[in-house]
Amino acid sequence: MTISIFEDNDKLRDLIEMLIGSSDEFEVKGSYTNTYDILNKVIKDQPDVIIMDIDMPEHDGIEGVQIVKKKFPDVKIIMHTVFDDDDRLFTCLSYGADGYILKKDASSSLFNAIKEVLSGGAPMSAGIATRVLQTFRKVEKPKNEYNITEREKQILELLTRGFSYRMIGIECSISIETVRRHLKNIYHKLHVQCGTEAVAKAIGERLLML
Amino acid sequence: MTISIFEDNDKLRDLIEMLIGSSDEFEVKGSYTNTYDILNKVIKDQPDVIIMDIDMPEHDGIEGVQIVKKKFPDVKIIMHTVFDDDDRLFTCLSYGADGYILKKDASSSLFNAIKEVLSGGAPMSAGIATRVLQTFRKVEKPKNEYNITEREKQILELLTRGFSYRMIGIECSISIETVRRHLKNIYHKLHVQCGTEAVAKAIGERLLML
DNA sequence: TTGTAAATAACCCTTTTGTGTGATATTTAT
DNA sequence: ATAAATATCACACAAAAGGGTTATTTACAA
Repeated sequence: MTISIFEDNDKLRDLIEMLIGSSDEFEVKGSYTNTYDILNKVIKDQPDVIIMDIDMPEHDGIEGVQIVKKKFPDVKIIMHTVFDDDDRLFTCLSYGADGYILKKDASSSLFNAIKEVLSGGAPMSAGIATRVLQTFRKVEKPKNEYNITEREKQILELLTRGFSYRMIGIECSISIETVRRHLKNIYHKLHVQCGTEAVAKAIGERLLML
Repeated sequence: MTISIFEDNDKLRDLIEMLIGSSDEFEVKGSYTNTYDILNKVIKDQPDVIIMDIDMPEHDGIEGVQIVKKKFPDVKIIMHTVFDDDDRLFTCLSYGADGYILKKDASSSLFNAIKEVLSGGAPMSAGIATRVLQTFRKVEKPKNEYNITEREKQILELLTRGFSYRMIGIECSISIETVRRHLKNIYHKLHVQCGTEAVAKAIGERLLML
C-alpha cells in the first residue's frame, strides 16, 4: 500500500513519513509542501492513500481534495489538520474526503486511520464525528413562532408552488377574497410585504417542508 | 458510569451485560427486552449510556431513541443492531442517536463505543461512517444548470428579499422595463410562471445562498 | 469580420396583488 | 356560556406583475 503526504511543516512531515515508513505494510511514495500541480504528483506516485494537510501556502489542501477526488475518486484522502471549524470540515467532506483527523490527536490515530480507510471505513476524530452526526438531528419542531394557522400554512404552501390567488381559491374551495384575507394575515404575521418575501421567509425558517 | 440495555435476544443481552459488568468502570443498571414505558425505565436507572437494539417486539429501538432523546438529550444512546440500511440509520440519527454499531462487529467495538460516547465522540462501524460521509458528497452542487447569469442571479436575489420590480430597478440603476425583461428571462429559464415559484425553486435548488 | 449572448430599454395591455374597511359564521378555549 | 380566535366573503382601488413585441449596445468567440 502506497501513501503520499501533503504537509508544509517540515518537522511534522518528516515525522509522519517516518511513522508510516517504519511499517512494512505502507510505503511513502512522495511527500510535498503544497498541492501545486497535484494531479501530476498523484499520477506519478499512484498512491492508495493521501494524507492531506489543509493549511499550506499557495495551493492548500481543500483545493487538493477537490482536484484529486474529481479525477481519481478511488484514491482515499485523509484530512490531517488543526482546523476543526464546520466551514472547512464540510467543504472537505463535500469534495469527497474519506477521513478527517485532527493533529492534536495521537499520531497513532493517523496510522489507524490509514488502515481504516483502506478497509472501507471513514476515520474521524471524536469531535468531528459528533459534529457530522449533529447535522442529521432533525430541526426540532417547525417552531411556528409566527402563529401561522393550519389553513394559512396550507395556503402559503400553495403560493410557494406558484399558485395564483385565484387558483388557491379553487384548490381550497374558497373565494378569492378569502384567499386575499388569509395572505394579508400571513404577510402581517411574517412581517413581510409581499408573496415572494413570504415564500423566502417560510422556506428559510422551515415553516413549511418543501 | 451506568448503562441500560435494550435488547430482545436473551443470549445476546446476557452477553453484553456480562461484557460490560465485568469492567469496573461500568455498571449495568437495567436491561430490557423492549422500549415499553422507556421513560420511566430511564428515570429509574439514570443511565449515562443506553445500548439500544432496533428490532424488538411491540416497542422498538427507533421509538426508544425518539422518546428518550426528546426528554433526556444528554443520555448517550448507541444503536446496536444488525440493520445497516440507510432508512433506519438516518432515522435514528435524526432522532439524535450518538453512535451506531453493527452487531457483526467484534463485541470489543461495543465496549470501545461506550468509552467513545462518554468522551464526547460518535462511534460508528466503518461502513456506517462511510455511508454518513457519503451524504455530504451529493450535497455538493451549486451547478447552475439553468444558465442563470450573474445579473439575473442578482435580480433574483433582490426579488427574494421582497423588492418590487421598481425597487430592483432603483437598486440596480436600471429601468423597470429591464428588470421586467430579466425576470421574464429568469422565469423562462427556471420553467416557472411567477416570482413566488421562482423564489421557491431558486432557494430549493440552492441557486442562490440565503 | 460576423454572429451570438448578455444587458439595456420602451410600449401596450391584461391580470394579479396588496391594502383598507367591514361583516358574518364557526370553532376553540376559558 | 361567553369571549377569542379562526375562517369565511365582499367591495373598491392603486400598484405591481407578467406577457408580447421590438430594438440598441457591448463583448466575446468563431
